[in-house]
Formats: sequence, C-alpha cells, structure tokens
Amino acid sequence: MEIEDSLAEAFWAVARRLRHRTRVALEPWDLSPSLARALSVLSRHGDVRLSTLADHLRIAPRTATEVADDLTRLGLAARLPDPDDRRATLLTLTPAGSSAAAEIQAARLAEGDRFFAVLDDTERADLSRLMRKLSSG
Amino acid sequence: MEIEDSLAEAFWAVARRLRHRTRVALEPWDLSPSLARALSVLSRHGDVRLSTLADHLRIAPRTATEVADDLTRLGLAARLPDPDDRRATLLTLTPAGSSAAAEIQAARLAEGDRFFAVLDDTERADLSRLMRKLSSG
DNA sequence: CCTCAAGATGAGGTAACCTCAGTAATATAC
DNA sequence: GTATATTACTGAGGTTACCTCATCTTGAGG
Repeated sequence: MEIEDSLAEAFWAVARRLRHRTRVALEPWDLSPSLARALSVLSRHGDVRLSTLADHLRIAPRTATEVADDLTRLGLAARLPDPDDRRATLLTLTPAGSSAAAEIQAARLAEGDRFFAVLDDTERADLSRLMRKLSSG
Repeated sequence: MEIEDSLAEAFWAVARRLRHRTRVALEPWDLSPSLARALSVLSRHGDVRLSTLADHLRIAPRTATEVADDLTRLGLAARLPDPDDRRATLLTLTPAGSSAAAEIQAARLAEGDRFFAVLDDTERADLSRLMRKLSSG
C-alpha cells in the first residue's frame, strides 16, 4: 500500500515510536508528560516565576498556575514569594521534586540512548547534523 | 547553556518545527488535526465502518462516533448503512470531503518537501534511511 | 430460540490547554 | 506625588480530543 512514503511520514513514524518509548520510561513516576516537562524546566533553571515557566513550556500564563498547583499538590514543588517583586511567585523544587527530576532526566537520557543505539556512531553523528540543519533552516 | 544536546532533544526540536509548519499548512481548511487525519484515512481506505476508522486512528470506538459527527456536520462525510451488517455504519466521503482530502494531502506533501528542502539529495536519502532504521529497529 | 458478542451511541468524565475579567503590585508620565 | 498603564497571578468558565460504562439493536453459534 505504502508506495510512496514521504520523508515527513517516515519522520513521524519515528517520532511516534520515540514518544511511546519515552512515555513508558516515565511510567514509574506516574507523572503526566506535561508535569514531567515542568519538572525538567525547574531543574534546569532553578526557581522560576510562573510567567517564566509558562514561557519555557510555551503555555499561557494562566495554565502555568495549574501546573504549579499540580506539582505542589504532589509535593514536588512549592510556591514562594519573589523577593524582587511582590506581585510574582517563584516556583521551587522540593527535595522530592529535585530527586524525581534527576531520576527522570537520567531515565530519559538512557531511554534516548537505547532508542538511538540501533544506529552506529557515524549514523548518529549524521543524524545529529541533519537535525541541527533542519531545526535552524 | 545547552552544553549537551541529546539526540532525542534535537529530534524533538525538529518535530516541533515540522508540526508547527504542518499546522499552518492546514489552516486554509480550518480543520483540526484530528479531523484532517480522519479525512485522510477515509480517502486512503474508501468507505469504512466507524469501528474500522477507530482502529486506523487508534482511538476508542466511541470517539469515532464523534469524529463522524464532526465530519458530517461539516458536510465532508456522510453515514450510510453497511449492506453486509445492519448493526454497522459506513462513513463515506462526500464530494466536498474528497476534494478537501486531496487538496490537504497535496498541501501536506508540498509542505513536507519545503521543510526538507534545506537538505540536499544525499542528505535526504541519508535521513530517509536513518528513519527507516529507527522505525523498525 | 436463546444466549453471547459485536457495532454504534447516550451519558458523563478527564487532561491540558485556552480566554476573559479581576486584584494586587509596580513602573511611567505628567 | 498622584494618575495611568502595565505586569503577575488567579477565579470562572470554555474547548478539544480523548476516555469508560451502560444501553440498544443486530448477528452468530449451539
């Protein structure tokens, strides 16, 4: 049936596979992808304002409030007042949040490595170069 | 900051870009990605039962009912009784649905071509080979 | 013909987004 | 030094694209 597989379709097939794998890798933490991403932003950028979090996640500011609520309810993050601006709220990782973030990051990296392990070194280098070209072209 | 860009991250950056471009390319038809996919299943497989549509889209059968409702309301598809099984309903493209499907398919292909046009022939062949390897590995 | 399964759908729910309006705090302009 | 605009967050309520469960009709096998 698939007489003509466009490059885009092939790309999406790989994306689907990778997404599925990643989702499975996150299962032990029982975190939605959305919360996992937020956690990773917090661990990469330290304490952030909700509006900054929204920017990083490319979501509306209002939605960042909800993400913060969820992480707080799970004991992974906490709100604290921004000393520089009393309108603002900083979101900070709790110890539980930090360690979850670290473990998740490690699991994700490992899963990525495993996924791309079917390629040899040269192929991975090629792919990396092509991706860079496509994401800045 | 980005000392170590994993291959997976680079891949997702490209995916985001391609998704964005595709969404923009679909704008003229004012169809959600979900309906556009359904339309494309119909145009590839001809009349299908709702349950079959659900399988192709990997959604629950109940959800296919809603997709069918939406396409019908837009005049792009119509329900007709399955002559082989009076429990079943076939979904068929209307003329408007067929031509929309064809145009969208063409636009998507063109957009994909444009997206991957920053690569030369060799690079595209490489990418294609790598994608095939990753989606069957 | 009786029971069980399959196809569609009504009712109702969820996750992850959104906009709009409102409040508090800050920055800017006069 | 006050008036005005702007910024940061959040309450209320909506949307999309899914889901499950219960129900109805029809089909299939013993």
